[in-house]
Parts: sequence; structure tokens; C-alpha cells
Amino acid sequence: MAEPPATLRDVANAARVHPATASRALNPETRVLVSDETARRVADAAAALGYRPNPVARSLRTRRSHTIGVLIPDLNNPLFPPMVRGLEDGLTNAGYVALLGNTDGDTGKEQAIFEQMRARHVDGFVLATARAHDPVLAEVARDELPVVLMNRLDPEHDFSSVSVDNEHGMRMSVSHLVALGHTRIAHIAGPRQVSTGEGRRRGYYEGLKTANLDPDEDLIVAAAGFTVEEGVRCCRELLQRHHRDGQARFTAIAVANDMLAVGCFTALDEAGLSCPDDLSLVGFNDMPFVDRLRPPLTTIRFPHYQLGREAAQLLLDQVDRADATAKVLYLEPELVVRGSTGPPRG
Amino acid sequence: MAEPPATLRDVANAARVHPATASRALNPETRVLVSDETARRVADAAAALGYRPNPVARSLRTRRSHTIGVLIPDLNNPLFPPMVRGLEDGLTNAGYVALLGNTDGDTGKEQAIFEQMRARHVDGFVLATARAHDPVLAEVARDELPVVLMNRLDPEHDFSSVSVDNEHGMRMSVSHLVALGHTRIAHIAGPRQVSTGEGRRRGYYEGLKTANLDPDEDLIVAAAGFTVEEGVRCCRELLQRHHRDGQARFTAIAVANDMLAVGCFTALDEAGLSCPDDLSLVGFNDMPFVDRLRPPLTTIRFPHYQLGREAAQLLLDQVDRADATAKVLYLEPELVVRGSTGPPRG
DNA sequence: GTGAAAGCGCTAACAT
DNA sequence: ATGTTAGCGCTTTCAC
Repeated sequence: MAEPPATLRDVANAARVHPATASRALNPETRVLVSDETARRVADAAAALGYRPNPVARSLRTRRSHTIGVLIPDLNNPLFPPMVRGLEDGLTNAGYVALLGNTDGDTGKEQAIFEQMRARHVDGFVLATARAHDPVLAEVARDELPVVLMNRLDPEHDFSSVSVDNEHGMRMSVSHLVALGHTRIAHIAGPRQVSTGEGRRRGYYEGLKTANLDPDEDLIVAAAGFTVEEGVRCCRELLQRHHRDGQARFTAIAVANDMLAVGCFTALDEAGLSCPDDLSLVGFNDMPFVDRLRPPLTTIRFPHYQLGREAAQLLLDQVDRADATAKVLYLEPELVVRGSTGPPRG
Repeated sequence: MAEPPATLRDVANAARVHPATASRALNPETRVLVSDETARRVADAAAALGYRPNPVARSLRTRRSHTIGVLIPDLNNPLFPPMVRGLEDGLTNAGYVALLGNTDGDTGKEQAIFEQMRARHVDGFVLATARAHDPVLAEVARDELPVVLMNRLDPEHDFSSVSVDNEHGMRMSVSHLVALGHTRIAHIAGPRQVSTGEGRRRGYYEGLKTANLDPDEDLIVAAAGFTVEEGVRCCRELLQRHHRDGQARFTAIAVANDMLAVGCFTALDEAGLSCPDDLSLVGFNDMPFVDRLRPPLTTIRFPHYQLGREAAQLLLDQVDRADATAKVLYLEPELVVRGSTGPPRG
């Protein structure tokens, strides 16, 4: 850097006022305390010197870092980039920035990143990683940190949250399959520790019930995580059970998540089965590019970017007013019918 | 928060030493200046009080924010999540965090985000957005800020950078098509203002030359950005020219980027053409999920995560040693043959 | 409406 | 090996 950057002192000297006055003149909140004349002089001096307030010094004084910690499982999951962008756009407008952390579904890593962000004195957290009995949530609750759960819920605390109505979404998924004529509908469920997994599992049961279909535990496999690999594993598992007694035990799978569904495509290819002719598949999330898969994936859509925007707003509410009451927002899901579903064979 | 958090003063009092001693004891770099005995006492006191150093105060004193500004075009482009993760992993290990900014290829936005990050006193920049004659680059050069260009080059300055060998990659793309028997090979080029676009365009010409094929400007269309929409537009444009004289003018397209290639698929569908039977397509980047498209995309791969890791390392070199010399790294590309390429029809 | 004074929490000279 | 002193740049009482 060429010159040492101008400080408030420099501006004050140039404008021939006290630094305190310069501070008041430059800060929109306190501008009214200063005469128009001096305010102008200070502003001119600041402009002339290319003054930029030092946010570090301000933070030290005000104990606000204008920084938000954001924990997500994995940025590589295409679900998250749009959510993160919504979040960042919402935060940026208010002068905040996001610190991003990827936990990879690892509790230890989650804890470590959380601590590291606390150490950096973030003003609040957006958590897209909440699990049942999550120690991070307990700590957030205990210390009353501003927080919003994104795409997650936690029944144990009353945190603000934004998420899709998972039950409703999965009911739509099942209804769609039923309407096509399917009666043996399998489910690849998410992990029970996360609310999206659990909610969609409930929606699956509800959907069957509405259609007067009996649930069959043998048609349900739970994934350990929302990954392509787990999708492959779970689908193989279902196909194996299916083949064991030599006849088609199911004609469709309501899958808890698009990543898992992508894995299913692989497993179907392996088994020489075709989708949707041999087996229909419905995903969940409508993440980017699933409309371009082979076949295009029928799935449940919700507005990812909007979810991030809302999360940002809810968090800023809390950061600005310590007494802000927790709000729980649900975004409505939507069925998107594409090529991966069709009537059952025969 | 329950208690006001413990300060260094509190720790010092509890350990019955001066704050400066406590500071030395707690900081790994200065630990040696303190006797083992007191170091232990201080550490115990810190642990007992749950002391966490205040990074804001430290930053104010040391003028290092341990924060890096990262500018990328758009997180929604699947190319970037792995790169960002590599970057973050590399930075985190060294105690740094990334501040992410999306420019959407908009110069004004780029400038604004850059200023905003400077105001936050980031210790350096990773720029994946560099364009020819970019004013941000000029400012970085003028103020001698630590910087690394990621997936970009800039001939005007000698910045550190990590990128793939674009010429080589595109030569491989063309050779592959030539080996399949194609002789009329079109090119959808990237914007000339970005080094990836320009380098790949050069590689295209070189590839033709190696195969003793004459270039034809009518077979080249330049995209305004690396987006799916531009891919659609450019491919339509090529097809339109092609149809004008009623016979096949080309049988393959070497596309500068996977996003553009995805757009080509759409344009081919519209035109009722099939890939690879009517037209072969080669992308560039091997971004996530292009192996699952219809058809799976033949493309040029390079290690995205690694690119981010290297960029982090190069930047940390500069941040740590102000006299660090600029390093230019090239990662080797690799041809990945999938279903979107085949011999020309007939 | 403006100035004076103090201090946020930490670290780096300097002194002992 | 430890203590003393000072100050990073800003905001906020408290005076006037």
C-alpha cells in the first residue's frame, strides 16, 4: 500500500473539528447532532482524503462484527449455492457479510467450525446443519445467540427457522405416484436425526394412508446422509430385497432428496433397469441440473434462493432487536413432473 | 450471553501475572519468552475462565484481519463450489477465513464488492473474476495487495495465479474430434475479455492447425458469458448459419465451457438434432453432474478442488512474506470421453 | 452543536 | 523472564 490510510483523526484535522465531531458527522445515525455546515466540511475532508472507516476499530468499540456465521453441510451439494446466494444478498444489503463453513455432516467438524466462528465474534448464526440433540444448538440456546435454522427445524428449542413443508411435499410425491397407478411405493428416507429426513418420512406414511395403502417396512431404507453414494447403496438394497423373492415388489420410489435420487439412477443402470419403464422415481429439492439428467427427474421444488433471503431477514431481525420473537416460516413445495415418473409397467 | 466474556486482563489477574505476560504465554509465537511454570498457570486460568481471545482487538493492534476476499462470478456455476472448498480448506488450516463475493460478471458489482472488502481490511484477495483491463487488477497492482488469480491470467501484471493449461486442453478437445473423423469442427468461444475464453480460442486454432484443417470464421461464435443461456444462443446461431445453405456445414462443436455445452443440448433438442449422432459436443471443465447429463458430456477435466488449494497456498505465501515472488501455476487438463462425441454421421 | 476524556481488548517497544 | 507504557481507530458518555 502506498500511503498509510487516512484515519478519522486526519479527517477531523483537515476539517478543523474534533475527532468526535467528525465521527458524528460521518455516521448516519448521529449526523443530526451536527450542524449542516460542519457535516459538509467533514464530508468534504473525508472525500478529499479518501477516508474509509476502519471497521475493526468500530467493531472493537461497538462489539458488533457485522459478520454472520453460516454452517452448511457441503457447498458441493447444488442445493446450497442458491440458498447461500440468497443469504448473502440479504445480508449484504444490511452491511453484513457471511462466514461460510462446511461441516460435511461431521459433528466434530461442526463443533469446531462453530467455536472458531464464535471466537471471531460473529453477530449471529444461520444453521443449515441442525441435527437432533445437536450440542451446537444447545450452546446457541444457552448463550441466547441470534440464530436462524435454514431448511431445518428443531423441536427442542424455539428457534427462528425457514424451511419447506416437508410433510406436504412428500405427500404430493406419493399422491403423484398413486395417481399414475402405483400401489407398491418404496421410500428412501433421509437420516432420522435431521428434520428434513424425519418430516419427509412422515409425509410418506401420510401419503400412503391417504391413498389407503398399507405401509411396508421392507420397502423403506434409510440413508445415512443425503449423498449420491448413499442413494446408490439404498437403491441397491431395495433392489436386492426385491429380487430375493423373484417378483416385482415395488414399482416406484419416493426418494427423500435429489442427491439420493441421482444415486438411484446409477443403481438402476447397474441392475439393467430403466426409469421410468421399470421403476418410477421422485426426488425432493429440484436442485439445479436435475432437469437435465437422464431421465429428467420428477421432484418436489421449493424456492432455494428465497429460503436464503428469508433466513437473512429473520436473522437480521434478531440481531437488530434482542427481544425479537422467534418466527417459523414454511415455504410451500410444488410438484414438478418430468421424465422419471410414469405408469407402472403392464 | 450469560456472562461478559473473559478478557486477557481477567486471565492475567487469575494467574497473578501482567496482561502482557498472559498475552505472551497464550500466543504460540511468543510462548518461548515465558517460563514454563507461568505459561502453565496462565493456560490453566484461561481454561478455567473459558477465555477466548478477541480477534477484533488483536486485528486492530496487528493490522491483520486474517480474512481473505474471494471474488467469483457466480457460486451457482457448479465449477466454483469445489474450488471454493479447496480454497477454504487451505485458508482455514492457516487460521484464515474467506469472504465470498459474487460478481455475476458485472464490472460495477465487482468493483463495489472489492471496495467493500477493502474497507473490511481483508489481508489479500483471490480473484476468479479477472478480465482484461480490469480496474480492480490495476488497483490491486498499484497498492501492492497480496493477490492470486484463480482460473484466470492477466498478461498486464505479474500476479501469482493458478489455472489450467487452456490451450492444451482445447487442443485435446479438437484432436479427439479429429480422431473420430470430424473435419468441420465449430467452436463456441468464451468472452475475449477473460483469459479462459481467449486461451481456449487459441487452443482451438492450434488444434485445427495440427490436423491441417483450415479455420473458418463462420464456424466460430463467441458467447458473452459462460452461461447456459449463452450456450443456447450460440448454438442456435451456428445451426442457423448451417441451415442457411441447406447442407451440413459442421459435424462437431468444441465448446469453451460446460455451461455453454449444456445450453447446446437444449438448442439441439429444439432443432430436433441428436447428440452425438447428428452433432458431437465437447465441453470444458468437467463440472459436477455433466457425467449424468443426456448424453453424458465429453469434456476436458482439471482438478477444481486442487486449484483452490493451490490458490490458497500461493496467497498465504504472499501474506506471510511481503517479498514473496509471483508464481504462475498450471494444472494439466485431461480429456474425459463420454457419450456426447462419436464419429460423424454417414 | 461541539470538545474533552476515556476505553473497547489486545500486543509491541522498551525497561528492568 | 516479566512488568510498564502506550496506542491501534473508533465511539460514547459527559461537560460546556
